[in-house]
Amino acid sequence: MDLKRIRKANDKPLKMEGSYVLYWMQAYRRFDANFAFEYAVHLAKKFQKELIVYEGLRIDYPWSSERIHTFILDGIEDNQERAKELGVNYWSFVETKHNPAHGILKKICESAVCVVTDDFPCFIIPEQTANLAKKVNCSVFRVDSNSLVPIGFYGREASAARVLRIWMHKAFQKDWGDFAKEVWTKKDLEDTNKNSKPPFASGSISDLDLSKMQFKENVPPYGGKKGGRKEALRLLRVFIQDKLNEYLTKRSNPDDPKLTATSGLSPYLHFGFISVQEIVLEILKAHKLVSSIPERMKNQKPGDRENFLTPNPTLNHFFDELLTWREIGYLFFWEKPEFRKNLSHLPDWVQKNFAKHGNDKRPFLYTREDWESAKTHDPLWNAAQIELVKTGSMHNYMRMLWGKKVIEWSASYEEAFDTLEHLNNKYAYDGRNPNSYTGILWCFGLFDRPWFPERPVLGNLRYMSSDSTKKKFKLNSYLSYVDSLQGKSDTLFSK
DNA sequence: ATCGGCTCGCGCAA
DNA sequence: TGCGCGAAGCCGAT
Repeated sequence: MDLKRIRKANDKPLKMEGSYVLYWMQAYRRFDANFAFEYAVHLAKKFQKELIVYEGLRIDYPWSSERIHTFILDGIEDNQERAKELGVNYWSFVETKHNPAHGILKKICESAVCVVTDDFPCFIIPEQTANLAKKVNCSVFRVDSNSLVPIGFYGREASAARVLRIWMHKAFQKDWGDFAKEVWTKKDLEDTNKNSKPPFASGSISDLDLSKMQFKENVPPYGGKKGGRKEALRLLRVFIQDKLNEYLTKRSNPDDPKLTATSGLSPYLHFGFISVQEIVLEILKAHKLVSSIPERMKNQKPGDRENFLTPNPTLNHFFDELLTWREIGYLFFWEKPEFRKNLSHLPDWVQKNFAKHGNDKRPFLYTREDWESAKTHDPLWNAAQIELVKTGSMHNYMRMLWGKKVIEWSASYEEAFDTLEHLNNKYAYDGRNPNSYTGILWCFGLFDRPWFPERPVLGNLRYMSSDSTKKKFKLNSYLSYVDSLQGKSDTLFSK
């Protein structure tokens, strides 16, 4: 493992009288292909201590809902099963009204030699890790399982995708193959489990009554959506077999949602049910290309997106999305997770536009309630919003249009950002992720460039309109798909 | 259907 | 110092 993957979260010593090494599974909710788990195993063996894996789920995280909760719980069930197979001493804790989470993690840490956790630059994770690192009196390590290249390798922010693409290609030329252990076996983990009992009680997941939980938001799960690692691996197989070959042509077209050739893996990556490494390697295996990479990379011009990694442009295009475009968000927030909170870190040319156009008259003005209940004048915007609310996903082309219009039709840029953050984090399965934020910020010009002509509100930021979208795509099947979602009886829009 | 021009700032070659 | 070029667009000309 590249040591750049490990960052200390405090300067406290190892507590050698402790009885176990603790892996606090916060972001990457899996055992296989997980550098943090791997590092924790390594330390446990090195110190001849027990290994404990703790995965907790509280009720009070921001935008908490039954939708997000069930998705994570599916993952915990898969992890319980996998831990049993591997003989890992895995403690999962699901908070309920009568069994509060407060103080449990700290208590677990009291007997730890050290804590290993996931290094994830978004949502509550940086803050939670820093708080724990302050409170406990042992070392806390953060380990980066975010992507193939350690994010810390880059050392500075990339101003544009084309910059990061070159750096990443160079990294692969130098160091292809820094992979986390793909599949653990029981034998690998021998002697790491002394069956210590957790200092808390946690009931069985099947006994939970989610309808009685006090979530922050009232958002039901989407029927067609299952969480967890098994489902992630199944979707990957389906994608490789049935969709990947058409990725180039059928990705951005919202014509027929059933035929859209996207992987749908984004939420599974977000919760760590599957890793980027596994996706890349499984695709390469399916195309018998695994061993060709190091030799091929030697002859690549760094930054050549078309010819990157494989001789197949469709695969290369998908890899560019999965690697360059995913990683640029993780890098953007890496040292400064707080950059996600507002618009003040956008480039100068954007700031100039906003200074000039901030007081422009908005052609329409909507309130948070209008947005949320899809009550604008624009049927296409409403459809995109309904898709998000009902299914927890939004077509990737519609997502851009959706964001651009909220900017144009809100009283201020800041209000637009807050609306988009709220809607995305509340409803989307893949919200609360670095890429969700860069996706929103792209609508505000991040990683984009100016586009003429200058218009009200947006200035010379890239402009998008529903009329153009209708000309570009046949949207009948998209609109009827969204219609069919609305037909299903539930109470989301009737308050 | 396809094309060029619209604008800015970066990396890199010179 | 200058050149080339870039996630997804738009518009008007051909």
